[in-house]
Amino acid sequence: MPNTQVVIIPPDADIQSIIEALTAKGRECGSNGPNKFILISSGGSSHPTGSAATQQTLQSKDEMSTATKGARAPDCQGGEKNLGQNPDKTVERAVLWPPQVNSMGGQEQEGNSSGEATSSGLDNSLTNIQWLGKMSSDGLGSCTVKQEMEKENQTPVQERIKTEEDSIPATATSSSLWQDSISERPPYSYMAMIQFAINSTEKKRMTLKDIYTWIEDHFPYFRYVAKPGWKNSIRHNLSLHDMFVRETSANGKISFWTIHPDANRYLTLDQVFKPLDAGSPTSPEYSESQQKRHIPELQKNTGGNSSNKTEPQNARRKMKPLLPRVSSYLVPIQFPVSQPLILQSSLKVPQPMAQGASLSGSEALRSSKRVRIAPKVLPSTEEPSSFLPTGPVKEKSHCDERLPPFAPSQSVKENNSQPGEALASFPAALCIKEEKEDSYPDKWLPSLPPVFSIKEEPVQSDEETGLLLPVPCVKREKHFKKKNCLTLLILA
Amino acid sequence: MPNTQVVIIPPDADIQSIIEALTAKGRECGSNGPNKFILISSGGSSHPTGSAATQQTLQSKDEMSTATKGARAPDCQGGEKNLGQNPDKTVERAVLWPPQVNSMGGQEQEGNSSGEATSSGLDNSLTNIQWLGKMSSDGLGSCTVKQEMEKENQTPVQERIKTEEDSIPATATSSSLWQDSISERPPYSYMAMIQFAINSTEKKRMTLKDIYTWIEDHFPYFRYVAKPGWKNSIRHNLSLHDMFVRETSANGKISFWTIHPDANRYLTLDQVFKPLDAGSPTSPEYSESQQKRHIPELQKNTGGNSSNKTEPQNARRKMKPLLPRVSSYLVPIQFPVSQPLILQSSLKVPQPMAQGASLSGSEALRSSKRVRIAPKVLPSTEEPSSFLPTGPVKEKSHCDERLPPFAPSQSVKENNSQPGEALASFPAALCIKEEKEDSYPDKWLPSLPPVFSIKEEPVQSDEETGLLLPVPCVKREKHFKKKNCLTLLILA
DNA sequence: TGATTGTTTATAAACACAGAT
DNA sequence: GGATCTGTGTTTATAAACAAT
Ligand SMILES: [Mg+2]
Ligand SMILES: [Mg+2]
Repeated sequence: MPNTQVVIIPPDADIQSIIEALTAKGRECGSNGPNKFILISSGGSSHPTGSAATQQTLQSKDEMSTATKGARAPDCQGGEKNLGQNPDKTVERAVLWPPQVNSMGGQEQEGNSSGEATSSGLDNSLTNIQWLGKMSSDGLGSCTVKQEMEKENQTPVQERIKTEEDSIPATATSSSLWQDSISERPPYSYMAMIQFAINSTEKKRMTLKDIYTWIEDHFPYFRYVAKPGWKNSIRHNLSLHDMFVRETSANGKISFWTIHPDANRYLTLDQVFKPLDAGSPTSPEYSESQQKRHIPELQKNTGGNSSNKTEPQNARRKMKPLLPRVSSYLVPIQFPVSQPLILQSSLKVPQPMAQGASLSGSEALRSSKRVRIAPKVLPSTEEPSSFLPTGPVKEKSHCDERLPPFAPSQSVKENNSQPGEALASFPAALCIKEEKEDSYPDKWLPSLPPVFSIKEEPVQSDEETGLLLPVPCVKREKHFKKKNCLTLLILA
Repeated sequence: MPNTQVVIIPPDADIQSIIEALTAKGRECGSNGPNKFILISSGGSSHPTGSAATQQTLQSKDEMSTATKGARAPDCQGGEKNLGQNPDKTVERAVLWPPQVNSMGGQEQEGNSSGEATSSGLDNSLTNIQWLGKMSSDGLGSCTVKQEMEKENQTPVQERIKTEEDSIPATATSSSLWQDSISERPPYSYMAMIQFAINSTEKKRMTLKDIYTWIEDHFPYFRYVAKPGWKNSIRHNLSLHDMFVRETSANGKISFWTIHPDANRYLTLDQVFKPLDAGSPTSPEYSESQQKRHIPELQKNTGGNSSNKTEPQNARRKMKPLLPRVSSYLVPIQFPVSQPLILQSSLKVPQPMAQGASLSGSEALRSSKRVRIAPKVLPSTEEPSSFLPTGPVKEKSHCDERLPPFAPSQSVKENNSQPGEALASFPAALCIKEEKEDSYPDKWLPSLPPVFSIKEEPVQSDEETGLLLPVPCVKREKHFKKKNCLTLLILA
């Protein structure tokens, strides 16, 4: 179906605004844009109805066969006990209208291929794309949605309509908001999203296919606009990072990806949202220190510096500038599962809080359609340890290296912007430490809280007759590379 | 100087063959090729003479300033004590004519920026580009040499003459041999080359700049034809791999890159050469099992498979197919420094031993000008451990995890080609083990032999008043990710 | 045989940071 | 002394080549 676009809307969406948005989009995209729209009302009962079915009409045969075969096929409750303590099973999987914020309370229940139960605790309450509210509104371009699937890494030079960074600097009309949910790439790294996915399940493990599906469900950008290579990147991240450990069911038939307990902060998508009641001065706007990140093209042409003959200006860059590094909303806070409910996770999401808020207009337009690189270590910091008074300290600091077992710790990328900004938004921010490669705590946060303990081997696995083995044989002595980042310790 | 190419020749090169080669090249490249040649005679005294000076004329101003400032500037013996036990200081730094094999015996003495002494032991005797003899002769394309320097990662879309993989399948004339030394990318990964570089020094440490220089000296491909981004890749590898540890001199002024002792196999360039006297049946040709690696383009168009609509055939790939994985010449054998001279390192190099020897002609042409990806783990296998009878074993194997401290061990990429091939070439190959993530020996090969011990702190450092600190504070308990590879243990 | 999954290498890029200019 | 540039270091993203299943 060429020129067709699927728009998923929440049931309570204002129909008038939808019409207006579609009209505006029509003007914006011109004759090249889609002229047929499939409107899907999200919400409702479990997932394989409506939206899922219609989504498949948009997927290529390639992708469809995959989906039908595995993850997205039938209701997939097969053998699932659903150990979740919350009986309320209001499922809301579909993409919400961007400005909307679902009112929480519902648990998510993915129809995953392996029949694994998703965690129904409080670390899993943020189901949908609320992160969009914090995205910049510079999402011009990117008119339509993925329409053909290439062979994964097959150089999708096709007529992927995603307008490239060629003829973009148009007028950033306000109409682009409605489609941000699919056109806007989420500000999280693959590593972060994988953690979100895995930690959304009860047993903190997930098959590759389910990771794909979870990410597509929560970040429709990947389902609709990203190039198929994003799955390659997922696999690459799983293999590359030590924190992701593959375990195999006893019969060796299913591979689950887990997060090494020493590295797992139990990051979940909703944790990246700061509660508004924290009374922090850090809400929407960003300081100039974060805007100083310069667009490389501008920077290069500034001084007539030497040795840059013939300025290859045709360079088609693909990367967007990084998001502001330490902006607190990018910092998922880990609340140890052992002390839940410290703050109701992600109730009121700070509304617009556009990422490029204080960027100059030209800059915002400039960086429009490159692939954003998610901020550095931010969510996963595989080995935070020890800590240190305040501010970015340069050399190693004489600090004890053993943390109180489950003190909520948070890693923040170090930069020279007000450390107080990030700190102020949390109950009791204690120390920041630049964790270079010093402080080699052999086992950081030695073991995991019994709650949600990952390797509860005695607990008979529901669908697979339990008894998982880490693909090799996890000796549980893994050491994780320390990253250059600040660790923000919240002790209260 | 457009249309100019530097050709470095050994002093004993046959002038007649040079003329013929240049003439043949002229025919091969046509009017697009270089029409001016700078012939540089290599060899001779220490390095900043002749070749180095002329090399600079080829470098851009940008690069020149750098070079002049640091590494390649004056003789740079500043403060160097030259602790090498071998008084013979015959320096041979320049590139040799490809088929030539220097007759060993000379030690290399880099004019490195930090004034570090290069190792003059036997693990450093292979100075130049003897690896070329084992490269495939499919190096068509790549007519000329780097002529302008971009800003490192500045998308060198310039008129870098390196003929791309567009109009290549010409006749693989035999004339390309003469320039292989610079046009042919070495078959080693960046990780391997970095190890070669670092291990070529006496103290097993090297500054970044010296690593650049060492690689350029020994693999002129990087000096002359590689895109400037190769230095980015070097830095990327240094950071990425845990085995590379940065240490800082006491005053904090100089950063040295070292190899973590638990991971260092003391690989050197000459070790990748198998002595011919080992009486192995593995010499030049490869079994068909290694040729089965298919060219992707061919593979894609074979079966009229489904779901591949609109075949984006314009895909400009940049990667060459991998080299044969376990071909023994790619497997640098580590000979523990404590038992040197087990075999005279790299005397007679197996001459042609073209990598693509048994490839069909069309295939060899096809894969001509993409960037070759070096075989997987091969040289560095950051944590080999335990072992196992023979052949590729699937699941974990009950094997003891502690190795005899300095038994020469070698990691080989596991594949299903005759394990005996690689084994036969070594004195007593004992066991092969697929080292998945099992067998987590806390400290594999616990400490290092006193000989060439890296952290001889009491030994007053020559130029820097010694006392190095690993940039953070190395606790020496690093664990290295085990790769999926076979460990070949040579116990004899 | 073909697709999926997993591992590893290569390359580009964004950015932090320190020292030099 | 401050702004700027450059080299170095770290991290993320993407493509690719394979291997194994
Ligand atoms: Mg992993
Ligand atoms: Mg490193």
